[in-house]
Amino acid sequence: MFATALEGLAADGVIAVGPDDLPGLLQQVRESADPKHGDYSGTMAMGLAKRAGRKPRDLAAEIIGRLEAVSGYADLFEPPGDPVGPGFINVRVRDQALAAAVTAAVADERLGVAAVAEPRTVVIDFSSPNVAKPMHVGHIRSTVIGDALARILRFRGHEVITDNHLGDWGTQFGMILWGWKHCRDEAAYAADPTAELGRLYRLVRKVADAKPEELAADPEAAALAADHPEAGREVLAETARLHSGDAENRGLWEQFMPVCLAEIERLYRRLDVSFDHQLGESFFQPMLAGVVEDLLAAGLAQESRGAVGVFLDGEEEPPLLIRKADGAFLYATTDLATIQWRLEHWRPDRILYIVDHRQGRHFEQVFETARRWGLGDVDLVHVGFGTVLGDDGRPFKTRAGDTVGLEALLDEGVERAARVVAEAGRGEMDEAMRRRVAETVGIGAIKYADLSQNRTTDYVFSFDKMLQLTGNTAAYMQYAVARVEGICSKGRIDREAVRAAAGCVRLEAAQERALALALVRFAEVLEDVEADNRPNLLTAWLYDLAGRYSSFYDSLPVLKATGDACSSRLALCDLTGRVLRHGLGLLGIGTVERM
RNA sequence: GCCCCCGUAGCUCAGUGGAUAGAGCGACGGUUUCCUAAACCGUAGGUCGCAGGUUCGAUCCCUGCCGGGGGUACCA
Repeated sequence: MFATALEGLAADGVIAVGPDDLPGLLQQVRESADPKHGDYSGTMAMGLAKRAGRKPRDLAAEIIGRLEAVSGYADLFEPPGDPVGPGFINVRVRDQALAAAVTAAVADERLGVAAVAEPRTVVIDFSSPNVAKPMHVGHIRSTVIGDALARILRFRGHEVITDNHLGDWGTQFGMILWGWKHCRDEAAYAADPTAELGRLYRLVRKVADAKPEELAADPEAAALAADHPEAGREVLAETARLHSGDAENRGLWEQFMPVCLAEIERLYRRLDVSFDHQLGESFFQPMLAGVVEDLLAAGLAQESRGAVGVFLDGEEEPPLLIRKADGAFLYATTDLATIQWRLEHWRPDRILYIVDHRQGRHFEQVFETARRWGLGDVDLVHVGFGTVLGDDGRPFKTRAGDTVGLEALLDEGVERAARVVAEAGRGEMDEAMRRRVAETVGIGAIKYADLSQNRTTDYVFSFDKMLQLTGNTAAYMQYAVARVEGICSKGRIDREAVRAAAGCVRLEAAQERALALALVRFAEVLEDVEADNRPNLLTAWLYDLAGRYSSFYDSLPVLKATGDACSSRLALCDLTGRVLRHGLGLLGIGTVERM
């Protein structure tokens, strides 16, 4: 909030240059790298001096002089000193102003975060697993990032519509259908249908792909492949029969769908992820022929080599194919129909697609086609993310060729957390509490490990790193929250009374001041997250905030402080706990009272 | 071939046109009569792939090169 104020002040006539230059120059207010340089630094004098033909330090001195004279400046900031170095303008927030900001946030249910002035309707398309496949670690990124962005944008005041665009109509069903007809285990299906369908999928995929190294590792698949050399083609035929309305396959699809959905629902519940809609590919199936007809009629699409495609960059560049030579529709066709449907029914200002960056080109083409098609004025954004890699630098797979199941990952995370709970000697916790802590901490660690990465870069998957519970992990923030709760319960503190008395906030120790400076940045961090759709900016700030709290906690007593210091520090604890809890909540990560 | 992304500490990764490039893990050393040690404090460790260019200032922007990954007409 202080950076914004400073920019505002500078805009009020401090910098006398051409108005075109102002926005760029105002960006040049930043947090100081080192506390000894004050809280915020202005770097505009250096760049400006060149153009004005003056010495940077002289110009900086002049800016400082004018800044002080602007009304409102003195309420928020200490008088700036002389320019430093080549012409830095270093500014320090007045302790009183900082304390007042903390006081205001303590009293505010929204913790000092105002809702946006112009709310938008934003559709977020994320997770989108193929329902016939078991979910694996590769699914976690889209699911977790999309969920976090949805929560953050909602909190910022936007109208958010989440939609899980399920893959419920593709080749994977052909595999299950083929498997069902050739090698089903009725007893296993009766006992645990999802497990049996999962087994069929994994088995048939190997048979259909017929990769020698995979078959070598799986005798059952190898035997089937030997008996059915045409399995790959037959799988596609099963898919085609489903699409053409074949009664048997359609019936099986209707039988399998609830089973598949129940499977992924269980994972979503455990991850605490929910959707407003789950309109899968099958939902848009009836519209696809119309999409192709429209695009042909509009002259955007044309036939080529028997297929129909939209040629966006001339005949030489690969087109966006919307109908195959055999008449089947494609991924792109469904995506176009989906955009059309969403615009008509939801009228969004923005649609975010949380999808692996390898599909960047696909989305470029789909978006460009949608624009030329005249679907409407909407921001279509591919929020791409990097691939999860294995130790070998290739997309993640275990040695056997399978990826690690998402459920197994969650189980392992919870189990490791349970072990730490036991080791930590939390003897006073009952069994139910221990389980709840383990679940919250274990799942939180996994989500945080993903969210704290820059989403655009690939990352190497590591069980140990993902399930780590010390250092820069969710547990670190959860632990800080538990410490706040510990203070309040041990001291029998009435939180409401603390908030009512928060006018007494005093920031005397360096640790208190550092904590307060981080606390008042919540709003701008969320703004930055939205601007680039980057949740890792929020994790980085939360980690910084929790770190400042840990230093504060270790060096300054709260309950044993006397008089004003006690109530002031209680207010800081209360706000820190709430901000951390809420911030983690925006990431879809829970907290516990004790751990 | 063309297009996109990446190359930062032993490992995994942040980061930014600005003042001594950061964190975690790992290593080494310290902290518990005191509100939770899942913590805190400290030490060691870097020619930010290489070479040019733009700039008052480049790890960041531009060009070239080297290395890795991905995409590239009928999968999603």
